[in-house]
Amino acid sequence: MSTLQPDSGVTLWRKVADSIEREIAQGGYPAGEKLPGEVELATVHRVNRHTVRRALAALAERGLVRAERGSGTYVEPGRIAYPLRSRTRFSEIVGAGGREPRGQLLGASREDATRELARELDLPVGAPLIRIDGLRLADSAPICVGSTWLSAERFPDAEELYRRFGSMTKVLAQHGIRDYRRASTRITAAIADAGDAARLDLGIGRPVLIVEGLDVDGKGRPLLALRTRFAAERVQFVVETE
Amino acid sequence: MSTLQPDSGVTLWRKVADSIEREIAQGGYPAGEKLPGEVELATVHRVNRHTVRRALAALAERGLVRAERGSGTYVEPGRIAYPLRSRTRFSEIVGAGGREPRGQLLGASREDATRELARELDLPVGAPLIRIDGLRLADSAPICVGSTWLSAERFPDAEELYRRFGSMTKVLAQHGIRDYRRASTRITAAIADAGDAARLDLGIGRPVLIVEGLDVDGKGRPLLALRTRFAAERVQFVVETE
DNA sequence: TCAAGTTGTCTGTGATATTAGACAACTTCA
DNA sequence: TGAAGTTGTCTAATATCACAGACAACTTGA
Repeated sequence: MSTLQPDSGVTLWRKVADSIEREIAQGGYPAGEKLPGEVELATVHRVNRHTVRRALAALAERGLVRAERGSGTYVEPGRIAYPLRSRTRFSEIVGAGGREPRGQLLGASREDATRELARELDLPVGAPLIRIDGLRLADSAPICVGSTWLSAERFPDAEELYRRFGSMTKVLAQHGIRDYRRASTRITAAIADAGDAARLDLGIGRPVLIVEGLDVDGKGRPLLALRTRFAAERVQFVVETE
Repeated sequence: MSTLQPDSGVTLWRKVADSIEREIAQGGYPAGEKLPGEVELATVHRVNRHTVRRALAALAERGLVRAERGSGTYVEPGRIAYPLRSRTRFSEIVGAGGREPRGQLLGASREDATRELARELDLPVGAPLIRIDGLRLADSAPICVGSTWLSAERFPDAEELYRRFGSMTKVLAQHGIRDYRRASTRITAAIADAGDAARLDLGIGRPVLIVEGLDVDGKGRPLLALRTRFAAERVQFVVETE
């Protein structure tokens, strides 16, 4: 008889990875927490340190943990579930996850409408626009960086208002626009370039989600055009199909 | 960068085994059906024949399939879920699974009560007993073989009645006992000996489940003592704890 | 009886998994 | 600044996985 112990058919490192993932999921190591060192994990799981490293590499690949040389391996916060509905605001989404939403103005400038922006905003090509660049964070983790364009003629004080209130919703409210919604959202992905990497605190080569959105008022007239780049490892878009 | 393709950590043969098991579970191959040959399975799964063999060996180890040299590999019928309650009858259990329950009388004899049987049946040591040996099948698959002892003084015509009706329930009914139940069930396991192997159509060395049971009447008085050996690969006891 | 088709077993080869040890590179903290 | 602790990288040896080919042993059906 062959009598071979019927191996589970799962490699050892995978078992270790699953075990660690289970511990994280059960709250054994909260987000941001440092995992035990590789040597300790190896002894605990009765396995070679290299096998632990393979397991951690797999978890890191999926964004569950992050290794910091010389310091330790840390549990990453779970990805923010980012529902793509017509009326969800960044602050609501992040707040719903029990995290503190923050915004940071990176800069503002005046630009003339390119053909594409003009088409989106239903303005003539070359129309004056205000461009506002901002960074958004959940607690201290950068989530996305992006630009918003709006008509300089209709909202001449947009930059000043945004600096004052730190919220595009309030900028529009100052102009009597109480309701606006997302009309269209297009999503693609790319690899973080040096700029993304710096502002989103990402490694170069990590994926970013690119969102092109258009917000409109209650009557469907275009208000804002957006180009936003999300750190893919910190966010997960949820599309609700009906 | 290491850039190692993040392997799933599951061996190829295990993936193939899971795939075949899924097909069986989804009814692609009904019980008793012959699977495609190893060569065909290998080409279908784009894998070496030896890898398929490893997968089939794992499934055979779990009793899902059975390989017959020179002929093919066949899907084993799923194990009968055999609930251990106080009032379940073999025929009901098998019938509930959509299979045809059958019984076969192997023999009957008179014995004197051993100390153990006497204690169970609440009779004096050496009291005359009738022993009935029977084989039970689901469709044509032997499920269990066992002996039943009952008092020869109380049920002198038990053998004749059992031959006539083929059912212990009806033997008791002829004596006015309309209700009886299982008072205790003890379970252990052993390896099939030559006798088991022959009568249960098992390979020698395969496991058998050994059940020692005592049936009592409505007032708790012992009626039957049973020793039954089940083909473990065809049955699965279900104990309902409350 | 024979041929075709099947599973069982053997040998061999290359890739991967796992272990082991050593050292480099880096962070943290006293 | 230095020591301790951490992750990153390298070499090496062994075991298992997966592939490949050949043949034996057996069943089935003409």
